[in-house]
Amino acid sequence: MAGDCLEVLRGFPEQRVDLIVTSPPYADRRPGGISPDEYTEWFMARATQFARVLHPEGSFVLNIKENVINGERSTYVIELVLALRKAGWLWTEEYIWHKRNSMPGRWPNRLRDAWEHCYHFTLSRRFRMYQDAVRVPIGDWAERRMASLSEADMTRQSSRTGSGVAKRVANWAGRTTVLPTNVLHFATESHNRGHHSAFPEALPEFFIKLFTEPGHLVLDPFCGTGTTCVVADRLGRDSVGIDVDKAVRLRPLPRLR
Amino acid sequence: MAGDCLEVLRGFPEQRVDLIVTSPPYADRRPGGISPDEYTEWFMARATQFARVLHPEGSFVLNIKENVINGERSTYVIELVLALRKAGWLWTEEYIWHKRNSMPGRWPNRLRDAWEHCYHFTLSRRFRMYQDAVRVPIGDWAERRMASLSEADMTRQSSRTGSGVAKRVANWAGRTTVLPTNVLHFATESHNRGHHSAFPEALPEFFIKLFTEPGHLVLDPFCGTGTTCVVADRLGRDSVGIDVDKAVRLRPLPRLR
DNA sequence: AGCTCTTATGAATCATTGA
DNA sequence: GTCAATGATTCATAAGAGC
Repeated sequence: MAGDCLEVLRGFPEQRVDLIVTSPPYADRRPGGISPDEYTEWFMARATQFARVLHPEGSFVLNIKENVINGERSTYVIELVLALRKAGWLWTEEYIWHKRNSMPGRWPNRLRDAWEHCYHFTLSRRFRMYQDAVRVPIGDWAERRMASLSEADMTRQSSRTGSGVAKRVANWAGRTTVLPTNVLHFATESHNRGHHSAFPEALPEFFIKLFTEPGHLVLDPFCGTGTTCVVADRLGRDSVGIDVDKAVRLRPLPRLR
Repeated sequence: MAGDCLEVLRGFPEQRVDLIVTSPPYADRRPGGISPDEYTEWFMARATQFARVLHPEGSFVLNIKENVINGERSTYVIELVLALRKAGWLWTEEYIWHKRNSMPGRWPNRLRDAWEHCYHFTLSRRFRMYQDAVRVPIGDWAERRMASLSEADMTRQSSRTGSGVAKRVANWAGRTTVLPTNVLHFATESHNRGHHSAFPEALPEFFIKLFTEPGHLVLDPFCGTGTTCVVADRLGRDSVGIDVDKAVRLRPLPRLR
């Protein structure tokens, strides 16, 4: 749906959404952007609506990263976490998205930035979670793990503990799947032309599988080009995407009120 | 040196330390521990001494992770970041330590925890950093790419002058290493007896290489079994370790005052 | 299909230049 | 003086082309 989610969500019924997963706009001093100073206030107004439309056992996943302002990591992200908690959200967990292919570059005071936050907030301590849905086949996991760290990484930084890998392979014998950790290794997707998606499909896919079942309703209040909705649809979930520029809804939404 | 670093550091001269790298005790409600509520106050008293003994162009690396209290990630860590910044420390960067082999286990409301913060604070925007000391082997993609530099590679940066081409070729010819990112993949070391493994040697090693030169002085104010000092010694740096239980200094400290 | 090789580009950051 | 725009730096991935 097109518009500011602050307004659009007012027309939504309570407790109807099972999962909110989104990557909001970053703070930005430029005209048209939200300044770091007013970011928390801006976000919390919308978070009030998020809390209203979210099911009591639902989850809210916030993908964000503090950018550098005047040589420092800005603090509006952690200030937002404190504000959300003060407003009653439970800061249940923090997942790390490790971006395997991060932007290159060299600066005198920092290395390449290769990760982003994925904060997990809930409204109650008893929330829905389907861990078995994100199990990874052992072979696949091992391969992906190897690939994600790349042979280089393995040799790079584990000369001392090189035996670790082989030892673990031995431990895997007999098992077929394992649960992943709270560190997610996904490459950013670069669609060679046209619209860039904020995050790769694998990211919303992981959280949709982890926190919803087929038929549940997924909301992305800052959906951009609609990656979250595309993934939700593919996984058999209903979805609503809201963006000031664009509207995304792939399936007719059943009995929204 | 044995004792509380708050007391011990009072006897230290100003600006003598080139790098502080440490993993402080976590907040803990149990008797003898620092409670989450008073953690920031407890830490900041010591951070005042850190700022006093640290060289103006030195670095302070804080390895920490918020533990779960009553089902939520506790907030004392990010409150500490805000407090440090308020006290004048610059929050320059945040590195993520990805623990390749995290503790097994399964909980109903979260996946296995496999990462920790490594906050990087400085006293000035111009600080010492030796990036070339932490270079890692290049990924295998490079060989193919080296075979023939793409046209875009050569023209992308300076379509106008054309001089960029030669510069670029020179930069890449024969390159075998690249700079790492701010995500560090180290396995935890399990010293099979007694002591809980603080951090693996690779972790302080990375930051000691990145922020100091041989002969510099490294301080770990919560040194535990002294991993930081052992690594510093191996890398040719002087070091001082302080712990309430134990004293660690491997080399005689030259002209400490 | 499967493989190799080529090419574009991604929520980046800093220093410098220009308004 | 501040603030905006431009240039320089650099790595990993997937799409696409070619065989």
